[in-house]
Amino acid sequence: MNNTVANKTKIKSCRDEARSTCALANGLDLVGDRWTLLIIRDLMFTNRNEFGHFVHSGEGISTNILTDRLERLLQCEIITKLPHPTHGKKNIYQLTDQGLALFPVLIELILWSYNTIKDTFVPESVYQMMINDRETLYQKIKTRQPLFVLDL
Amino acid sequence: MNNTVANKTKIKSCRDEARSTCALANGLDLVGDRWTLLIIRDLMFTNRNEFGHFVHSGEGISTNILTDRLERLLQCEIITKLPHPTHGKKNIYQLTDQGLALFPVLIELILWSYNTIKDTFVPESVYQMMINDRETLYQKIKTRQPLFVLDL
DNA sequence: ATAGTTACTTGCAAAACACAAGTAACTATT
DNA sequence: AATAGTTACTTGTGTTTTGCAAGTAACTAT
Repeated sequence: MNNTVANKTKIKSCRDEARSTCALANGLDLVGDRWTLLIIRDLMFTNRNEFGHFVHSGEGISTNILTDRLERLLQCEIITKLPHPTHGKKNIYQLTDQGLALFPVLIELILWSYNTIKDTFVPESVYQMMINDRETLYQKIKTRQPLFVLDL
Repeated sequence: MNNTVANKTKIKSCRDEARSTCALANGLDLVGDRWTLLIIRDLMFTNRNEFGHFVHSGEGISTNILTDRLERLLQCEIITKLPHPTHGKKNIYQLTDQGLALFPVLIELILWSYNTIKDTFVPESVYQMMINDRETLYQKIKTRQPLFVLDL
């Protein structure tokens, strides 16, 4: 048995039925689509944390898809949703520890994509830290300091 | 400019039009779906390398989807396709260097999934190497030694 | 009181997917 | 040489997901 990590603290697979017990297959059921990791990218690397921020982040996600993905991520406890301190209609989304743990996945996928696909870019400041000082980058992200403060 | 890696050696984004120049978004357009990385998992960790192997690998991919994904991966030069040495109808699929470079992405996603999602598993032998000796694991994979020889 | 913002929901067309069945080329069996 | 089986697909059909545009209720700013 390799099941050395306590199962209690883990989430359920969030699909009605998992297609297999393969860790990868289950992971892909959660984050294996074209939008989910982009939302997590915004939460991890930038100060975007509201519904409208994601809509206007430039990738062009439509609002019904965004609603669906946020709902799924909430159910799986990859993100949390808190009421905005001053604006009554808004909510603030944040990565949970399980969401923050996606850091290495994002880093590796970003690097692979950048190294492999033509005409793709990574913000210079993030790229330098990914290459030269990934540990510091991870610490910043774990303490929820956005690397990239955008005027939203 | 962070574009320090020669663009010449890179693949085109393989979509009719990329939605953005974000490396992550482009990467997700290639491998951000529920099947592609499972095919690559088989190619990387097991001796499955024929069409029929993927069909019967247990996840239940249907043949039209498999055909489509293999075609996409071929176009993007993540895999190659060679005629089978003895069986005239079969082909052998193999990861290219760009496909092999997905190793860290797969490892991190497998670990995240296993640590995060209940009742998921990773073959013991692979798990031990992922944790204790990832470098040796990577060398084995780069030299295309399957870790996991299955009776197919 | 009014206009604008925000986070959604709804409706509809298009695309992707799942499933079953079919097919042409090849291989193995007799 | 004939037949049966295998293999890698393709095709057809129904269902699900997605994309896009428009709408809406609650809230905020003027």
